[in-house]
Amino acid sequence: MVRTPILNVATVRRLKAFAWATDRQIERLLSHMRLQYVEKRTVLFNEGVPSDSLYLLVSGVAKLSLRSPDDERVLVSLVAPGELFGITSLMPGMHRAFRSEAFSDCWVGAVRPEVFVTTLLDCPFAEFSAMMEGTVGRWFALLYRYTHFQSSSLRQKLALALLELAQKFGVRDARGILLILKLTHEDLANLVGASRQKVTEHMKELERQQVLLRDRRRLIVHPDRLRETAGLPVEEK
Amino acid sequence: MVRTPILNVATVRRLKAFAWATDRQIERLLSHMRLQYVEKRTVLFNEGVPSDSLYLLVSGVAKLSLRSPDDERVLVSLVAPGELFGITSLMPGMHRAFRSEAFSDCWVGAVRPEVFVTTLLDCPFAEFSAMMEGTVGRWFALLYRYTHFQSSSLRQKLALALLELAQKFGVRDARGILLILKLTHEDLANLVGASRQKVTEHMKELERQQVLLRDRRRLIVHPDRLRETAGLPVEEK
DNA sequence: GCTTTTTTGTCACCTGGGTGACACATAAAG
DNA sequence: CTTTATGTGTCACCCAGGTGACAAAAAAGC
Repeated sequence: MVRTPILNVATVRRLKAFAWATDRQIERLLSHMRLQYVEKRTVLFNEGVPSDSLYLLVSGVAKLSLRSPDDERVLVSLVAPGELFGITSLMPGMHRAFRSEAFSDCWVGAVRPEVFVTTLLDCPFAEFSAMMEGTVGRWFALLYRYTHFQSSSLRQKLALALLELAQKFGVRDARGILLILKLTHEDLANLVGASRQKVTEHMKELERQQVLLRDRRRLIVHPDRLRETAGLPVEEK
Repeated sequence: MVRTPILNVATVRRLKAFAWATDRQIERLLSHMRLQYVEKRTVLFNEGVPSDSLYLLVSGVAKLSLRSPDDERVLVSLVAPGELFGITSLMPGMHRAFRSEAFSDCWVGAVRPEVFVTTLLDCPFAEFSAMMEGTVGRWFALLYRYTHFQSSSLRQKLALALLELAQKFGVRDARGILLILKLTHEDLANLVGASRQKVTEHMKELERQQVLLRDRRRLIVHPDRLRETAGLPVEEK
């Protein structure tokens, strides 16, 4: 077995975590933190599961990853000592966006997000949480899209982008979801990082496959089929 | 000229903005909000400038974009009515990550972030702000990297990823910045979404160009040269 | 309505990066 | 000190997607 590290105010300061907090706050926080040893390659949480803990990496390196459509693992980020991770737990009812596993042997501290917020901020968790969702929640959706872009084909990227647009700008329609936006192929190309020409080709193709249709310059999309061509599990978020 | 929209509690509710707030809070917030008309294509703020306002899109469509190394515009996101944007203003001293401009004619409400936070959360702005930075700040760095990946070559992506790693895991060394991590080329490949073989090739190439060097299985990088090969303005964040 | 400008559709051609394969080097494990 | 496993370096070959060019179709101006 490995020697358990001592986790006190001095250690936390050295890690440069919670730099803004007072000693009293940190002490109180630490008294609620469960310290655990995580062996290399062990999964701490998986993408998609409910998130009920916030983690502080005390030592070692942690890894955030996600499974891409074609079943490859995308390494999203490596977490350094002193960093907080598992931040989805700060937003109400949000599920884990990434899998987290130990990249090397790690010591990790876990706290309930309510304790974290009320200890460091003295404001009700529910309010803080709603605020987070209303402000940075959208950023999260963006990060989600971009991480999934990694290792997707142009067709999948297009589907992913159109899904996001449908959520934001879509209204229900007899034939599917109508996007109340006049987007040129060039706009779409800039959105997915591709050339206009290839976007045109793929859009034609998607029309042919009935994934979407066009009424003059308005798009009507079929979310389920889009999700399918994006390679997403049918039914999500 | 265009008719100024009425912005009251009912309108805000219809926009589904601040769903968690009380009527009183929204009223108070609105009394501090400057409503402005922004004509299509007008730039509201540019990337890199200090961020001192938070915006609510009341009507129209706004656009977030960034300039890539090779001077193309990457369309990061389209903002729908009811969404908040310009969220960097919630983190202390943070500069705008993206340019924002009107995608169509828009009505936009602007508030000072301090007013926003103290009105809706009743907690000092400085504390909230520090908390945001400590929690979602890292996510932001990720989003930054991924948006810049769009429209970068593999070599640029590698440089970008190594820069991020250097910030997190680097210690100063006589020859540059030493990464205290044993990373395989496969890890790097997963990080930038490329094949192991090509990563090997580019790493060799970067070594040859003295952008980095290897001491056994440890990397020593030269941040300025990395920044250069990443196509970033030399000196940033 | 007609004219001008902006989009769309489709080519043919080029290139960066993916794939598989295999030798070589370096670390772990015994 | 060997053996075995895990990384690294380098091929030759292929393909998705980029580029340029241009005609047809839609919009926007007038």
